[in-house]
Amino acid sequence: MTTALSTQPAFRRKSLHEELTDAIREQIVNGDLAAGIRVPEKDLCTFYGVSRTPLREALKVLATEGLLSLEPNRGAWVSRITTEDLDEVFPVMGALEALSGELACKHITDDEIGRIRVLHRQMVKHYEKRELAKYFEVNQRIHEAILEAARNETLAIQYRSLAARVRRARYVANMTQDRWAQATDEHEQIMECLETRDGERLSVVLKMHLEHKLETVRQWLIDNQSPSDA
Amino acid sequence: MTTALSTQPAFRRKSLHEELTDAIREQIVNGDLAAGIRVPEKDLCTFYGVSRTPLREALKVLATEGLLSLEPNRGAWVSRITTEDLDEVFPVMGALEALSGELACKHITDDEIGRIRVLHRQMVKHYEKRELAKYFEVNQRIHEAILEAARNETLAIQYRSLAARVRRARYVANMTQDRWAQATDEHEQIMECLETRDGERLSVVLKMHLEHKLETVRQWLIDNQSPSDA
DNA sequence: TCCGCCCAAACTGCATTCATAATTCATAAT
DNA sequence: ATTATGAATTATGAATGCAGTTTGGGCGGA
Repeated sequence: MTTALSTQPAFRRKSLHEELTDAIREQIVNGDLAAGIRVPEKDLCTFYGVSRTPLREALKVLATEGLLSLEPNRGAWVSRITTEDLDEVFPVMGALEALSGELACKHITDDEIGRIRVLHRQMVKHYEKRELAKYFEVNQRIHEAILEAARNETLAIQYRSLAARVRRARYVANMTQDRWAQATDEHEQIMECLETRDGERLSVVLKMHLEHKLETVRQWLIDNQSPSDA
Repeated sequence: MTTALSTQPAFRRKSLHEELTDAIREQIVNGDLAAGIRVPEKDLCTFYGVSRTPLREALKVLATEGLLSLEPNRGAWVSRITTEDLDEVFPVMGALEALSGELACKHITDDEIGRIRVLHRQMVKHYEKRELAKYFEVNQRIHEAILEAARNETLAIQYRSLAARVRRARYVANMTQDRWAQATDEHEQIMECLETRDGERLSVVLKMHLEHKLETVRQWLIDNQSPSDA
């Protein structure tokens, strides 16, 4: 068969439940839906203007991702983050991020390193200007770029799933000056490892980086968790 | 409130979609539903005697677990395992299992070590009698016991999810005598590490153990993948 | 005032129904 | 004979309806 059209990479439009999954996930991760609150199906239905069927499918998916908890006949809650959760999730993220560093050093191209270097410089500028939100955003893009360089989609999916669960806490955790300086320094080391393609060292640095981040977030959670919402 | 009964761990009966999820997952993992085949909703509905609504919810969950792939308006397929998949999944499992070894050595009790040792002896006997199926079963229970000893439910869930995806291949991959001997020897080392609580070494051994297993499964897949089902 | 009971309202679980897209098969044209 | 076209069939996407469970409030009794 020969036509005027070459083969397209098969663009498939998302189905409704998938769009809902993404939208609600977004709402949870960025805090629109606060941790711990009940999520009645009807409310979301009217909000999105859809029926319950695709919505319920989305809820099931988000529950397996750990962002919601479902109880039979009792509905859905936005999962609450406890310090116990953090203590569980961060080590796993550490293991995955260490692996991503190792693999990234094997596969990363000079071009990719260059782009990450650009991001890194941006991030340092945001640090110097104490622009926390922008710092976080670029920070996340750097980690995402390393994840992509690892060339392992399974790893990326697993990591992102865990990251989403703790992101709510990570965002808001405003760091002390010391901690911020330390984090920026660690990122300097991350850049060095990438440029020398020292995977072994990078995995160690990333693991430690996350351990420190855990401490920051952990402290924030202890300080800010109102005693009432247990 | 004080009654004669102490609080139970919240005895909730499963809802239909959850039971379906478990049942179909089982069907996929043990090969009842072969990799690559289409899974029409109607067929499963008549098989389980349920309507499409809860079934579809189950399919969505299994898709996020990676056991099914869904295409909008085109239905569900049992995910096919490729060598590329294995090359992605095994390193991630390796990282997770290494972590589980590390954590297990920190938290494991003497009692638990004793029980794993019993399992280990059973496994060695099955090896000596060349009882592959029984060997695999006990093998899996050992790894599961280590995972439990790690005291990290998030880690366990992630690991099991990945393990389920490749289990189909792992089961059938019959090992060479050499490979089998090597695996048994590695398990001997695993026992040593647990008994001495040498988490650092255990994580290395487990990672290597999985790397070797990848080679076995990989080879099997190459040999047995009919060229037609691409 | 406090506790338990009962009933109504609200919500979830599941089945059914309608709508729409994909597939199949027969037919026609080259 | 092969390919393309179009109608019929089948499967999936989404909305609606009904049954069963949970929740919350009012009422009566201790």
